[in-house]
Amino acid sequence: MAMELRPQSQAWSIARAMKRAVLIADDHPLFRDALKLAVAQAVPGAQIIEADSVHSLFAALESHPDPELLLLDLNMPGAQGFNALVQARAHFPAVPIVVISAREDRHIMHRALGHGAAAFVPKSASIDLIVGALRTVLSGDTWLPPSAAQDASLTLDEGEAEATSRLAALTPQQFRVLSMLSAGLLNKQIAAELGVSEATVKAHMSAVMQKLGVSNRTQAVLLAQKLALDHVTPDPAL
Amino acid sequence: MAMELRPQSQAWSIARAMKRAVLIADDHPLFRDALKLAVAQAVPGAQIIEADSVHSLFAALESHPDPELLLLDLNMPGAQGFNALVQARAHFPAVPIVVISAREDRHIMHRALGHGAAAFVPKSASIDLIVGALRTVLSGDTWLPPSAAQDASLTLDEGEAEATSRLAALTPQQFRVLSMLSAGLLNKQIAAELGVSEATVKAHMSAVMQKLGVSNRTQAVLLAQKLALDHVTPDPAL
DNA sequence: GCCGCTATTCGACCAAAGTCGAATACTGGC
DNA sequence: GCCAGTATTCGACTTTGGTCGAATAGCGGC
Repeated sequence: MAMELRPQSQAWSIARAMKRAVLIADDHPLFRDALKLAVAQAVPGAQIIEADSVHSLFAALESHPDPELLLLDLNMPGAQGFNALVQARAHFPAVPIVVISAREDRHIMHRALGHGAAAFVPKSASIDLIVGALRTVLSGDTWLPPSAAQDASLTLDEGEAEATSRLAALTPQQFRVLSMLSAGLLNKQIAAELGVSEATVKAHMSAVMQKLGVSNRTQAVLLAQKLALDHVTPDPAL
Repeated sequence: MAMELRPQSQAWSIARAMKRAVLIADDHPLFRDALKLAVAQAVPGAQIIEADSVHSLFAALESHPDPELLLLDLNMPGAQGFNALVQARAHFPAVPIVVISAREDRHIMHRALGHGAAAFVPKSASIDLIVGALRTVLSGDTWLPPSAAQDASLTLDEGEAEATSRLAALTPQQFRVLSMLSAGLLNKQIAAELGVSEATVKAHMSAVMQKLGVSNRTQAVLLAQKLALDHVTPDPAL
């Protein structure tokens, strides 16, 4: 594939033929701006692509399938819990993902790493801290805030790990269908939203249920809920 | 408004004349025994009634509708989250409920009190501590372990409070139907379990959905999940 | 007792969900 | 180029879900 390089996109790094992209997915414009500053420092000259919803995030990933980094807010329109993270990891395993969230509990951070995030950055973090995190991730390591020591208890509980691996098997369209189902929509409404026939939605629904190992939509939402930010954990046995 | 005062002290003293009951609901027989010791100390001569599931708990409440105290484990067969607590409070508002759980996070404790519990006792507590908690509750106060100061932030988040008041309006049978729905069962299976026709289950389901303000079973499940032990909270706005 | 209220039950009817088989299109591997 | 596998789409048919109207039973108030 021959490349015609636009002179304008000529980077100072000759070794890197194309300018690499960094995706920032956050529904808060102001916060995206702040993140852009951090990215500019950590990855000089990066092409920054923005998304403000799960939908636009995956659209961006389609057109730029191999970004250098993805900064992902856990709480965007269309996202429930670790849903988008799991899906992104499943379809773009090569992309390191830095999870951004206003939540700061250690449990959430460890679950994020358990779901394949390369780092977890609280929204309260300083620019310098974020830059440090991005650089650490770009060098191939994982990163957590100093407050949350990167201890051993990184294992997800059994039900959540199970749910994750099953959800990772969904195709993009199936994933969208499940997301809308988890919002309580009817097949008819999902069909209208996606611009396809109701029969198609039903076919996707059948595929989703089969991949999740359940037999009706109620059980499907129950399983999807296990990836919610706070999920149902059984009372630990005494 | 004009008062027809029902002299509560009188009712109380009359009731005191008979042996009062204390209900212990926990699916762990050994732990029930330990709780019995505590109850015997805090309420000498109390008649102790045991339940090992949500179903048997409400059966016991039917036959002893006015116990002096209810000790309720959050994690019994048939219970999901604060479900049983909310239902018990709604139908037997006069009964003070002491919630028992292996979970110890402050958040859970405050949510329990927010749902109308009189006290929250961690399973790790000593007998003496439990006895103290029971006595405090019997004197009309609420109680939390010393580790979780009884601070002001007792308010449930909006969605959960809404869900609670709606769930409190359900009749016992409707509550059972919703519980089984939340376990992913079909109407047909629920009907078999309850020993009624499928048409009856559908009628209950319609009533449940109307009371919850939703239009299909998927949304009903989603709403019921808000009372899960760990529930989905929106990322706090920055 | 009598009345109104609610909980529970059910059958018949219409709407939504789910299954099956199949067509089209795209992507890698040979 | 050709083939195999998969993603996406759809229509026809069966099963499940949900509404409506209605009957029965129990409970508390007057």
